[in-house]
Amino acid sequence: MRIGELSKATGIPVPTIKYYLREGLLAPGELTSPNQASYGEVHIRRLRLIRALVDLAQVPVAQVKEIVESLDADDIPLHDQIGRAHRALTPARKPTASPEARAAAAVEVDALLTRRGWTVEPEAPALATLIETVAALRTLGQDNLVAFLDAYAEAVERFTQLEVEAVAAPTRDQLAESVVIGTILGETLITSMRLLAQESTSANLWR
Amino acid sequence: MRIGELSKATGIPVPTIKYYLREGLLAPGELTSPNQASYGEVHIRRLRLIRALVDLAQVPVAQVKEIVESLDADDIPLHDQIGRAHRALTPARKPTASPEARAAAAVEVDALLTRRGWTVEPEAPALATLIETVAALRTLGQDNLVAFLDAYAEAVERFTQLEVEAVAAPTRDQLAESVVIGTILGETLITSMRLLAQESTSANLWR
DNA sequence: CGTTTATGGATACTGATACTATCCGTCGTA
DNA sequence: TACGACGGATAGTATCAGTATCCATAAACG
Repeated sequence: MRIGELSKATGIPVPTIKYYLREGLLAPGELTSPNQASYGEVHIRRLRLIRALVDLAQVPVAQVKEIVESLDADDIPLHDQIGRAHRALTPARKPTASPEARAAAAVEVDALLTRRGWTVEPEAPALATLIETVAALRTLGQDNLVAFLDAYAEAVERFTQLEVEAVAAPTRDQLAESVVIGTILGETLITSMRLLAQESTSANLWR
Repeated sequence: MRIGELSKATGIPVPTIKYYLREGLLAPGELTSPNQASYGEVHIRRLRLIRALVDLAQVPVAQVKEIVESLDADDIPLHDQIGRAHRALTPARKPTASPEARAAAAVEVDALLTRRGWTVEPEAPALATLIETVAALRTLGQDNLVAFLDAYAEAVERFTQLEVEAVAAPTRDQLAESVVIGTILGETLITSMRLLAQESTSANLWR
């Protein structure tokens, strides 16, 4: 398959495919001559993944690169592969909260993790985001929401349990891909469902 | 309070505040003379909200504008206010799936909504995203995840229920603000918690 | 009372991101 | 053997989220 056919097969313009190649999101095709390469099913598959992440899940291209790199690094433990993908998914956010608010939130979050028995490394980027969010909620006067942290955590555990049950991939490669897709598209799924459920509830309560 | 003090009170640089004023995210201060304005508590509060949405929840500035506009439009029903905010939160996504895949997913999602008894308008942007996501999951070969749609929906209902319980605001204005903050920061909360729960689970299973 | 600093308002510039477009020399096919 | 497609490189574009600069005026300080 040449690049034109790859483009037709995926609906992605040739210049965009070239861009993904340049950025290292897509492995180069096998060169059959100095200026002729051939692409296969793998490339179609990968492009579909890229598009889902970029268009649907709005993951920045640089992050998609890290994610596919972690997928291709099948020589490291699965847990580390997932860790790499997780790191790519949590953007570095400018600190919003005051140091005091953050410190208080950190204590609170720490207690939550202990209660739930979640063992995470202290440098996990998602941890910083959670702390920052709790601090922001308090600063914005939404203490009532913070009071439900444990209930939130319980519902979140349900998702994670579902996703573990859902991954039933035959090979190690496919397992990793399954987990990563589940993590990312699962979030889009949850977000859109949540909006719909809210709309329905809001219609019942306030209209 | 003048703009310099506002800047000091919030930690936001003066040029950035001016930018938010230009973009209409922040109401202008009361003019005491042709080139002197005074700002109050409302402005501090609003800036904190803007920063939480922009920095923490990564909502684009244009969308934040629509959200604060919907908050200020307290002359329309609460349900419509929330609808406006919801619309601002669902970015227009380029269609990813093939027409056939989308049509199949649409049927599936429709059945789900009926089963759950969710009543949403057919033009809800989140609906399109959900359909697109289901189609993408199928195209990417993640049918096993799609099989858990109902379980996902159930867990999502749990969140919505929590959030309804959590909003206990005295006034109509504060109710709207509470719902909007809950919707947006609640998502950041869920996302970061989910990542942490996954990391913990992944450590237990695969390390 | 004069000088320095801050302010509101307008306009211009910047850096990052995600593509698009163009060019060039080569290659495969008709 | 002509002609469009290709690989590879470089340059250009649009959008976004601020920053920076300028101006005339107002406030604060000595």
